[in-house]
Order: sequence, then C-alpha cells, then structure tokens
Amino acid sequence: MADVAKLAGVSHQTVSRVLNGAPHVRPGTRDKVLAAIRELDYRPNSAARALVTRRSQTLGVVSFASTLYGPASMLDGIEQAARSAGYFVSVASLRSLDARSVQEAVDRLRDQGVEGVAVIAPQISAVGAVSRLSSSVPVVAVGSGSRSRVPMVAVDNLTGAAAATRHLLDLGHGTVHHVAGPAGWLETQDRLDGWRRTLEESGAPVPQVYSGDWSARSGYEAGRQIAADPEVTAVFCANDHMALGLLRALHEAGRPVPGEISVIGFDDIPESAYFTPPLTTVRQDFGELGRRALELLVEELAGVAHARSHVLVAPEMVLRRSTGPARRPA
Amino acid sequence: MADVAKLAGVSHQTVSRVLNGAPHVRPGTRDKVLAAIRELDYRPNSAARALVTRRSQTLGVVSFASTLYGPASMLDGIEQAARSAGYFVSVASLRSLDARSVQEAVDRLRDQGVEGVAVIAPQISAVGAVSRLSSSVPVVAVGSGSRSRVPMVAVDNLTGAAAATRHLLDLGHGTVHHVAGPAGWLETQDRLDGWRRTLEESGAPVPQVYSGDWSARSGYEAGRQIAADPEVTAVFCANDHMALGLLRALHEAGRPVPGEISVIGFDDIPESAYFTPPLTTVRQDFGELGRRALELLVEELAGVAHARSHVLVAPEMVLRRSTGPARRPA
DNA sequence: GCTTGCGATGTGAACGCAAACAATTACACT
DNA sequence: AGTGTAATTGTTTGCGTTCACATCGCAAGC
Repeated sequence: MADVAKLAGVSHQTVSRVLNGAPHVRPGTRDKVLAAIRELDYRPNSAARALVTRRSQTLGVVSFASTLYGPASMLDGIEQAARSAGYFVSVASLRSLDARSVQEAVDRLRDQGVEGVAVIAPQISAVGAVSRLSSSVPVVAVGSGSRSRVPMVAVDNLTGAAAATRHLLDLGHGTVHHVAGPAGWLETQDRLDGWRRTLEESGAPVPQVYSGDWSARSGYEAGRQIAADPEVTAVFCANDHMALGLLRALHEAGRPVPGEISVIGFDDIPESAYFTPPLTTVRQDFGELGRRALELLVEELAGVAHARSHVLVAPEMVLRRSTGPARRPA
Repeated sequence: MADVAKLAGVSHQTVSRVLNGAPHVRPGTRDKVLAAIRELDYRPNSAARALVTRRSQTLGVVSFASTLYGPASMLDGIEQAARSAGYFVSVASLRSLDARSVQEAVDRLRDQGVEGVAVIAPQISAVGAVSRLSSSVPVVAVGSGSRSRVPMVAVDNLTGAAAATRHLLDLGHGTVHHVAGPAGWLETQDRLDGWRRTLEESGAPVPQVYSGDWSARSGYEAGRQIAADPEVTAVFCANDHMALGLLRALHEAGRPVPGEISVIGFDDIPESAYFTPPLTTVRQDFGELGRRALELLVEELAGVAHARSHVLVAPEMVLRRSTGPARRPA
C-alpha cells in the first residue's frame, strides 16, 4: 500500500480511503490512486484488514453428509448468497454426528475467525450442540425442522408430509404406509408426524413404520418387506432415494406401481422424474433454502432486530406416475 | 495474549512459543501457560497470525455444478484431506463457465489470501483460464482429464471407457453406441476417445454419437431416439444419470434391458445399484480423487520438487444386470 | 481583512501476533 | 573456580491496515 501511495503521490491513508469508498476524496486524487493500484497490480491484504477491523468477511458452514443432493444444494445456495453479500465461505463437513465432532468443527471455524455460522446438519443432536455456542457467534440452521432455539430456515416438512399422505388417501387408499428416515433427524420426525397426524385425522389406521437411512439401499430393504405384505397399497417414502430402492424392490417382486401400490417420495431430486415409473414427490427447493438461510444470517450480523427467526418454506407436490387410484376391492 | 502472559507470569513470546510448540520451553512453564490459556478461554487471533506469518492456512476450491454427485463428493474429499493437513477450505462455486467467471472466482480467492487452489471444473475452458494464474498461487485440477498444464488428479477416463466398451463387445455385441457428455468437458472427450478407439481396434463400426448434458433428462431424450433404432443392442452412457434417463426411455418404448439392449454407465453413483435394472457401470471414487488432489496441492505448497504432477486413478468396472449377451441374430 | 467551517489530506497510533535478536540461567567440563 | 555451551526466557520490531486525530486550504460570513 505504501508503494501505491508513493506512486500516486498521496498518503497511505488516502489510498485506504479510495479502497473503502470513503467520502471526501477528490475525483482527481481518486483516479491517480486507482491508476497506481492498477499499475502495481496491488491487492489489499485481507489479513491486515481483518486484524484491524475485526471482521473477517468470512462465514462458516458446517455440513453433514454433504455428498447428498440436499446438503450439496443448500451449500451451493449458501455460497451463492454469501458471495453476493460480500462474504467468503469456509466449510467444515462432518463425518460423524456426535456432539464432540460438531463442537470441534464449530471451534475450528471460530478459531478461523468466521463472523457467523450456518449449520446444515439436520440432526437433533447437532442443533443442540450448536445452539450452545450461539452466544459467541451468530448461527443459523438450514433445513432443520422447527424445534431448535437457533434461528432457522426449513421446508415445512409437516405440511409436505401431510399433503403427500392426503394425496394418497384422496386417491382412495385405505391407509398409507411410511418409510421413515433415520432416527435423530428433524426431517424424519416432522415427516413422520405429518403423516401420522393426517392418517389420524382421516380415521385411517396407522400402520407400522419402516425405517431407513435415506439411502436407496435402505429403501430397497424396506421394499422387500412391503412387497411381501398384500395389505399395502400406498407408501409414502421420506425421501426420493429410498423411494428409488422401494420401486426397485417392488418391481423385482412383481408388484406393479402404481397398479398395485402407489409410491410417493420427498425432495424431488432431478432424477426422480426418470425413475421407473416417474416418481410423484414433494419438492423442496434446497438452493432457495440455503439462500434464505444466508440472508437470515446476514441480517443477524447486521443486527437487524430479529425480524423473523424461523422461516418456513412451503413445499410443493409434484404429481407423476407412481401414484394412482386404489384398486376397488373385489 | 498479553493477558495470558501476565496471568502465567511470563512474556507474551513464551506464550507464543507454547502455542506453536516451539522447543526449549520448560514443562513447568508450559503448564502454567496452558493453564492460563484455559482459564481465560484464550483464542489466538488467526488474522494477526496470518498477517505476520504470511500464511493463511486456507486453501481455495473453485467448483462448478457443485450440486452434482461427483463435484460434491470431490469437494467433500478435499475438505476432509485439507482439514487433516491443517488447512481451512474456502469455496467459490461457479454458475457459469466463461473465462471471466473463473477468473473472478480465483481472484476472489486470492484476495482472500488462500495459499493454493483446487479446481473442480473439468471444462477445457476453465482449466485454461486457471492455468494462467498458476504463477501467483499453486493450483491443482481435480478430475479434469489429462491435457492441462496444471498438475491434476483424475480418473483414467480413457481406460474406463475402453473397459466399458470392451465389456460390451466381449458380450458379443456387434458394436456399441455412445451417449456422450456435453462438449467442452474433458471427461466427455476422454470417454469418447476411449470408446472410439476400442471400437476401432476391434474393427467394429463406429456409430453416430448421441450427446447429452449429464442430466437424466438428456439421457432420456437420447434414449427415445435409440429406442427407435432397431440396430442398437448396446449403449455406453458417459455417466449414470444419463443412463437412468436412457433406461426410462427404453422401458417406455418396450425395449427390455438387457434383453434387447445392454446399457453401461459411468461413475457408479450410489443409486445406480437400484435402477431398473441395476446398472452396470464404471466406478470412480470421487472422494479419493479429492483427497489425492489435496495431497498433491499440499506437496506443491511444501515445495516438494514436483514429484508427480499428473495422477491417474484407475477406475473399476462394476457388473450389474443392465448388460448381457447380445441376442443371436435369428 | 479576519474569523469560521468544512472539504481534503496527512500523521501517528494500534490491531495481535511471530521473528530476530538479546539476555539470563543452568550445567558440564577443564 | 573459570569457561563455554546450550537451554530458557525476555525485548524489540514490523507485518499491512484502519482509526482517531491533526493539519491545511479555501470560500463564505461579518
């Protein structure tokens, strides 16, 4: 910076002013400085700036299972929004969910000097662990259900699950079976609740729940059992990947979809339109979720008086060919 | 830090020594300092450290299409390896591929003070844009074919494509059709080359190439045309998502797989084992790719005399049910 | 013509840390 | 005891910025 100042024939402070768009700099002076900057290909040193301003311009993201479509899309949305808000994004992805890992990741991020943290870790335990450090750094949770103390942005899983269940019921199915996600995830819980509640409200029996881990493999395994049960005519899967596995198992067992069994998923991953058959599902816009979460975080940083701390995004049903009317009982 | 020093009754320099594990600190002194650190919950200021050491402990990743399974997995692998090497990871994901965007992303990262950059942007244009700035910051490319001047880590697409094609040929198919990826991607080119070369070596005719954009939708569209062509008995798709779309189109057209047509993919995404039918494919371990890339980058940073600048990882064929022997011609 | 005030610029800290160098102490050996 | 060397600790300096304050010049007001 000293070099720039010398070349432009001004003081380093004036250079700083130009850099930061401070007022009271004569246009002519500004131009000279700008020219010197270009001439020397000068780059401000972000560490020095961070040191003195105490602002790193960096936000942290802690994420879990980040190879999955949902988390990856949220991260992408976050990064996009962060960039346009002038922040860098530093990621820390977790391999395991225990409180220690989460703590470690957040500590790491904090040691790096992030100004805020977004958590893509929709587990009850993770949110708990995170909310404890919210005192030192602003935190938002993304896609994390609705029970957390920290501000969050999520799809309305309850409503989405209810809509899916209702759709099947309206098609004439006596009841709807459910392949749930793994225990401990907020999504799992909310979708389970939405499903159960809808069944109960309609007076439909609430059958035993099958439980998976979001993977196609686990959906397949649930599907093998479901295929063997002649009672089942409609299944709501807690996500599309499990629905894929379920579809596969049903196909192998010679149970036509939607002829004998209707299947509905959740997420609307890009592939689900090309499953066999194309999957009816509940769309959630992960990218949008990420963007909204980041906006929330930025507001928090700016000290906006907690305008909204919980943002619920409405999901949208996407009707395709995996659901159909119940067969009339003979 | 001054507070810690005072509490421990030593100079700030000794505190610094303890922090950095410098030698020649008496165990007793070290303990006192450590105790003081804990007592005050002292956190070193990374900006100050970066300022004086000129090392940010941060690596940048520029990535494209980061919601896809491949890029997301590579990012994950990179992050994991970076963390264990003591680096933070800052991401910049691109929405578009033009040179300006790439340049902008890298500039951003550099302004932030990253010590090195990993590029997950397997486009010819991106690699070109990146290699121009390699002078100022070490760069590695991940999964980016083999034509770049920058060090890179990639799966051996040529060999993988050749193996896939050979597999189909060995099954007795007269030739193999190919659904390629979008133009401009290094993977597209290498897989295309591997396929064509194998065909030529076997004296099989080289049919017209179908071209997609990696998405299931584009595979579906290619599939509609392929289904209408009675000559086709074997198809090699440049990735699994397109294979999914292809499978769907074939199914709709009443063309059994592998009964009438064999299909092989590339990538082995977790879902492909649950396609209908389960997909034979060529596995690439994206996470491993990311990790290896990061190791390479760290070596570069450490000044290791360019031990290896191009690392090729062997892919592995995964046989499932979507491929089978060619029907004997009547 | 001499204040007064504001726009425009410069000067000297200070941010929190590590590197270089200086100083002190301990210990072994002669 | 005397000397040398290594271990241990302290002091000073500077990294590249921004901030707080000082300075300068010029135009308006009386």
